[in-house]
Amino acid sequence: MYRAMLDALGPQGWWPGRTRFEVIVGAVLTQNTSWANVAKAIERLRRARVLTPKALTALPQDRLAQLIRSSGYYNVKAGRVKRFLGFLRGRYGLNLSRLFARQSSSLRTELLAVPGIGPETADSILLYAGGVPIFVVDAYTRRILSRHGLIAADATYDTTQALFMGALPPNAPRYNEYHALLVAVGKTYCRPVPRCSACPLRRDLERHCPTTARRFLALSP
DNA sequence: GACCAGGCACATC
DNA sequence: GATGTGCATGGT
Repeated sequence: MYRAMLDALGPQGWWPGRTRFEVIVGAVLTQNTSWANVAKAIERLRRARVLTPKALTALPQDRLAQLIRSSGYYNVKAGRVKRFLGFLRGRYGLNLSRLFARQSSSLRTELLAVPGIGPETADSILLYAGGVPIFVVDAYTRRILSRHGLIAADATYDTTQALFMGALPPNAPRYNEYHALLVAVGKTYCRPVPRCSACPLRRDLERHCPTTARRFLALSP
């Protein structure tokens, strides 16, 4: 799959961030949000010259929220960025080099303990900001793998991650490119199952109208 | 106007 | 443990 995607689409050049800190902020802002909306927010932060740990720490949370408005959930996300900064200041003196000097497994545990940082955000930070060979799983990854019958439709994050990491040697550049390619393919070729307009609850076709769902999936590359 | 987007936390049963 | 819900903007 990796070779097929790379041959078809070429290298994706992820993560689209200039600094490690920018990658971390972007990882929070892109939670359940399209990157285009995040990019606008990042640009506003850059123009405001607050895209450093020290400057963002000094920025009031409501001001931060307004700057990242375009990325959606801005009050929630401003709080999450602030919680991360509180963690970074309290344990590492706002120093990212000190943060990433830690052993990666304990660092992952620490990141997951920060409210607002879940598995995907933690792993994105580790891989794309820290260069740690850990595979990032997202909605596209699961959708593509389940459509190919490689995982169950309700497979967990950890199960999906273990499938990749059990089959591939730990290689950060490869994990980086692989995940980026899955996202690129997913955006274009692996769309969500449409809602069932005939169903009064408008639930997932897969659950309520399995026959129609199978027909859709059969047409979905 | 509905749907979707590179999640996560929390309430409820 | 499973399921539902709030958070919110901007593009298609």
